[in-house]
Amino acid sequence: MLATAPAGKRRADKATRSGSAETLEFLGVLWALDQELRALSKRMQLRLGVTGPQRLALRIIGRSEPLRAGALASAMHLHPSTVTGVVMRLGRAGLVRRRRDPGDGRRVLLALTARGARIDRHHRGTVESAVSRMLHDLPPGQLAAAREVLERLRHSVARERASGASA
Amino acid sequence: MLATAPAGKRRADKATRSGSAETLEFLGVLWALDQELRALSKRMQLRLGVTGPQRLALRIIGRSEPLRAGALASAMHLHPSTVTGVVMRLGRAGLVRRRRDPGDGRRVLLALTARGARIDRHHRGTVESAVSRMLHDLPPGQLAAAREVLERLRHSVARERASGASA
DNA sequence: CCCATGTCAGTATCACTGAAATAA
DNA sequence: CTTATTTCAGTGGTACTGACATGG
Repeated sequence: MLATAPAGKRRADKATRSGSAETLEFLGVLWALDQELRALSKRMQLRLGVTGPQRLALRIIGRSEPLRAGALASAMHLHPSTVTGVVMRLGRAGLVRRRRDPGDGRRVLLALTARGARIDRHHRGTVESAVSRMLHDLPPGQLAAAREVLERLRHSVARERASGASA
Repeated sequence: MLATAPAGKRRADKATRSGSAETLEFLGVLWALDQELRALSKRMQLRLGVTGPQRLALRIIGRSEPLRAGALASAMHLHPSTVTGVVMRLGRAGLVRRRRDPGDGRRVLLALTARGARIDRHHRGTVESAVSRMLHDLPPGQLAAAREVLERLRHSVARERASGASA
């Protein structure tokens, strides 16, 4: 596009880089997705008793039980203190059991209770279910592309964040 | 799919529908993206004085000034009471001006102040900038596909939320 | 009186920073 | 004493529900 006269408008150069309508629309969709995720998360809390992040925590714990609190924080890309709160709520709900590591008293080991394991297996009405359905509705061969889009987006946002730190 | 021989495992049938490793990985990336968005939003607040949602509000208001509060809520897919809070913070920061609609006293019209307009134009270090960069780094022709992935995802999450309401 | 628009009060989760407790 | 791990206290933004005030 604009191959013949690429520099037709000087300001188009700048606009294309940061202010195009495409970008703005994409931005809108991105925040809308974010909003939908939160909304579904809230509904999950009403119907399942756990939010989206909470269920993700259950899922990760269930995968490699018992799991250290720090490992969970790292897997969820969260600050340890944030995980403390999430686990506290899950513990209060009787979904996660906490015990100190016998070998290293500083550490805390997390494991699912029976009820926690049940929710781990319960997919109806979850974000995971939505993702699963979306992946199945995707034209064949598009799965890798879909994932790459999300990864690129995440990487780009992460880069923007890091660049701000130094500059 | 899986017609020839890939269906080596029977349990793959159920797993594919709701518990496959692919889905779980995708879910992880999705929440990671969500987390990055929040993190960048927080950094924006430190460097620009506005969060991600707040800047999106500025952007939308700047697009069609003056804008009713309800229209902003609708454009951002938020509850009116949520917008009240966002606009209150923007107003307190001197970025948005509020006045009652002369023609209809129930309505509130929003407009940018000079400082608000400056932030509207300032893209460095924003989510928009990250999105813009990502779109530009995308292989040509992938833009539409990228957008469709996000739309599909949003639609699927929205559908899951709605289905929960009735069932 | 009824409906629309917006705000306010109350609630909850998420997520951070910084400080403290505990154990290696 | 130093380091690692986790928790606690405090802060702030997002976003809802439900109640309310105000205006058409």
